[in-house]
Amino acid sequence: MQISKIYSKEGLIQLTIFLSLVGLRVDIDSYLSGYYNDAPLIEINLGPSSAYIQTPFHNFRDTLDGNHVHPKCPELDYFFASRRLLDEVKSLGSPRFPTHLNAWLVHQVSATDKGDSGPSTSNDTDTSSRLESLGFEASEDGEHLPDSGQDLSDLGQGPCNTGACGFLKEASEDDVRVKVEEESVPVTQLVRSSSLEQESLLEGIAALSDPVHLHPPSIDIDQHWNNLLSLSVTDLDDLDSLVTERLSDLDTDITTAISHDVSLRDAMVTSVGALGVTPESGESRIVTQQRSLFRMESTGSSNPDASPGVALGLAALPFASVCNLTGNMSQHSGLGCCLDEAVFDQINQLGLEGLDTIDTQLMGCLEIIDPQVLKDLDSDSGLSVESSSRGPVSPGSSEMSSLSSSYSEDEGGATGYSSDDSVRSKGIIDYSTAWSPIDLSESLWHDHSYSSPAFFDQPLVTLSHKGIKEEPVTDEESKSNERDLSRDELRARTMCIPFSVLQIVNMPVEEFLDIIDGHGFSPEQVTLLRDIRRRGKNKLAAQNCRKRKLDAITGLQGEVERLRAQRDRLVREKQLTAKTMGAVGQQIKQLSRDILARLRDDSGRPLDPEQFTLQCWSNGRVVVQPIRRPAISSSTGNKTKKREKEKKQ
DNA sequence: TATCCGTGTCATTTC
DNA sequence: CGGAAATGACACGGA
Repeated sequence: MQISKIYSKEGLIQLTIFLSLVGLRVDIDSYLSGYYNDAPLIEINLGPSSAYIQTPFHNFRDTLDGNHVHPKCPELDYFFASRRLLDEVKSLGSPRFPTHLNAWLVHQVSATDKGDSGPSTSNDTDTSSRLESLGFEASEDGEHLPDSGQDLSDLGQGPCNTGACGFLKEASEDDVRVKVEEESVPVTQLVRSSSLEQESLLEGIAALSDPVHLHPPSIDIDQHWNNLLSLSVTDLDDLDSLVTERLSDLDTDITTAISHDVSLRDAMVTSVGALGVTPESGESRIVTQQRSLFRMESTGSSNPDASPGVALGLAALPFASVCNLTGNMSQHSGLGCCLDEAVFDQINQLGLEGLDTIDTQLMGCLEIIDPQVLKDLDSDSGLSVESSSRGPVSPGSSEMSSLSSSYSEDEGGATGYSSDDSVRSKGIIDYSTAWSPIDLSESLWHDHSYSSPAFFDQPLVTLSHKGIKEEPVTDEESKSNERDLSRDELRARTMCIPFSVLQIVNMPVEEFLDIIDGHGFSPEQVTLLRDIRRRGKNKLAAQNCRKRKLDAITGLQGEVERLRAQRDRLVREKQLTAKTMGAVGQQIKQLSRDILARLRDDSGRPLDPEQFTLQCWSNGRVVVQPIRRPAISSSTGNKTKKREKEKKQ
């Protein structure tokens, strides 16, 4: 019988553990007080403009971090259901018992799950003191889970399953402390657990219940980073499977992966542009990416044949490769977070440093180009050049399509053209190695966002994603990649301009003028440079303009709604005020009647309410005054009164 | 196939 | 005066 009671308690404990896991994951106060007070998701309603695409996600995170959890969140249903079950559990036993469990088990999740091997045999004689501190420590542990392994170990040493029993015994022995904890601990736990729970909303219940997920992500990150660095080139074929395998180990980094995915999405670059992928070089492409990632220096130094443009692109090529790799990683696992900093360090260091490294030899290629080719590509060479053409898919750019599709990569990872007679016959020689920085710029170019960090975007994501797959790139993919190139980028390539579009657009005007004047560009090239810069700036200006327009529309819509609500409120207040005034007037009239009825005139008769009224003065005096009738009636009335008085006298 | 929406580009004005 | 920014208008592609 005693044993059955113990098992019953154990079962209740386990059930309560589960309920505490589920039931306290939502801060009900935030639902009741936070949601209806304001609209935290306002930016989500701003429309599908690309300028806002990122904001809903972060807004969502913000709302999770704050008190604005959407009331339709399924966690809420779990909460109410679990609360009902919890009440049933409470009704089964001591009224104190489940409350205590509910209090500390909320943050005992980690320790419980970590000790998943079964009930611990340790007798924690200091569970009460641990309990008092656990409410705070555990919540902090929950917040520091990603980077603190020590805290986890501390948690593991805390009250465990049997510790709960021990605590129950001790709780029954100490009623005073029990009552204090009953009243205070659950509330504080609930509040303090909100942040952890809201994080858990993203991580999922599985992440909480799986002991594997309790490993601090930092450890996993280091481990994965080391594993990645230890990869040899021959192992790179297994990279995809490795990533897939690691994905299962990194489920706890779902949120991290998501956030990095968003951030990295901005930094994605095209593999075609940066690496010169040929349709039939799927496997070597991966090798090149890895090499460019881990052998940045050798990439540049081991290619004596590379044109000076390679030196120009040294800062860009590794970045592009890193972006490619991390972009793919971030879509599969949390590994992207390891590379995130490196990616943006590259971005920050990129700048325009390549501009200083231009070799005059690079300019030599400009003179070799057949002017007819340039004429075909940009017959106007003015502002309205090819405004009616379809860019890469237009007939005029067919040569560029074949040119782009002829990209290949050499041994050292440098990009270059494969032999393409149709191109070379036009006078375009192997200058493509000079396009590494331009590839980067191109990869940075197709973005429709409004801030410079978001320059890294768009087709490059899909291209890099395709790049990591081992399937060979088909012609259609190659063509689609070519279509992803901007027309200006293609023009710049054709004109052999050793600057990226991004560089051309973003460099200071003084530097731009210096480049135009001091690098021996032909007039056509100068015109193209100016056009590229003008179009690029105008594109950004148009994006900003549209964003402002949407902001204005949204703001006006909000203002309309606000004013409409204010008008409705004022109308209701007016009606209520009128109704109140009527009621008060009736009360005053009735009160005046009562008072006048109790007053007596000189003859001892009650005052007629029809003839007298009460006047309240500012000094607080209340005076009975006769009602002033219209002049005639009042005068006649007074006369009759006087006559009556005179008669009486 | 028509329509809507997002985007790029050009022309123009303003700063 | 030239560059940049802002904006209306138009064309184009995708859903």
